[in-house]
Amino acid sequence: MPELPEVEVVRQSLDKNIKQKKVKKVIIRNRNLRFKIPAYFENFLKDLKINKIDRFSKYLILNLSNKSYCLIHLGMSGTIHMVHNNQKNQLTNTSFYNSPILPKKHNHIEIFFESLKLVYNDPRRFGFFQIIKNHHFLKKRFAHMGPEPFDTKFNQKYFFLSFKNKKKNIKNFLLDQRFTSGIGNIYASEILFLCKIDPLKKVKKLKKKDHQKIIFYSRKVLSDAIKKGGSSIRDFKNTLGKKGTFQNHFNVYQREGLNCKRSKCSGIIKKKTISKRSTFFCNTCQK
DNA sequence: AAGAGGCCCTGATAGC
DNA sequence: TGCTATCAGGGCCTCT
Repeated sequence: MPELPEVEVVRQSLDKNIKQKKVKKVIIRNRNLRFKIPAYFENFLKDLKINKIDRFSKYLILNLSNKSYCLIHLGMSGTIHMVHNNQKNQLTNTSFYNSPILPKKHNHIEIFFESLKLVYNDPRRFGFFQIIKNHHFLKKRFAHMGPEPFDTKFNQKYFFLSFKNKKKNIKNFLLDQRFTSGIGNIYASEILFLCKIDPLKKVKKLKKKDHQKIIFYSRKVLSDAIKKGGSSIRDFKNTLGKKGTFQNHFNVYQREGLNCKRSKCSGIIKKKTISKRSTFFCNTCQK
């Protein structure tokens, strides 16, 4: 599900609701995620304060009061639900446990704060929670990842050097987190549509003008999506269970067979599988 | 060494 | 209705 914009929407919500709050209790319902949640996890988090919530790429980074970090990745189907409780004796109040907004299955982790709890749900279990000891290991954790599109390092010179003599197509490049991090399958298609670039185009054939368009529209698509609360394709919801609306603004994604939205283009949106991922593009204006 | 492909997992949907 | 096959937004590992 979640690419950079969806993770940012979750971050903003966490920032509003759990910043500067102390973890009162942690319950693990199911330790099996991409990485098994270690036995020490609950006790480690207990009584730590969440200083702030950062995000890098598709990762949430909880900054903890003992200088460590809790990394959260939502994988394909992870969601974080927030349940408020204004009653006293929150930790034992039953309404706290049986909220109607919570999914019935696949609730893996519950983190309790004074007046609310977070519930991590993940049917496909591709997501994970990971404790990172200190800043040094955090840097190391992300060392292999390329700059986000918003980063000033994501510039024309970087494109020129990265694309030199490379045989790969631009769609796969945008999805390669070592080149740039945060773009996923939906936004890769949307970005290339706005650039009028064929997703199968080999990167070494791209001109300077193309580089600049990709930089511009990567930033535009991601920031527009954040403003719209992300995209809800299947089941992405923010922490309040609300859906994003950027899916209503897709130009190509899941629009196979429909007319190109560009006013002067008479093209049809096509779907093609590129490296096992579905890719949508206009057969006329993307060259 | 770059690039393609497999795999982790469950659930929704399509086709018979 | 009920079976099976296919596909899904990510990322990491292996193989060539």
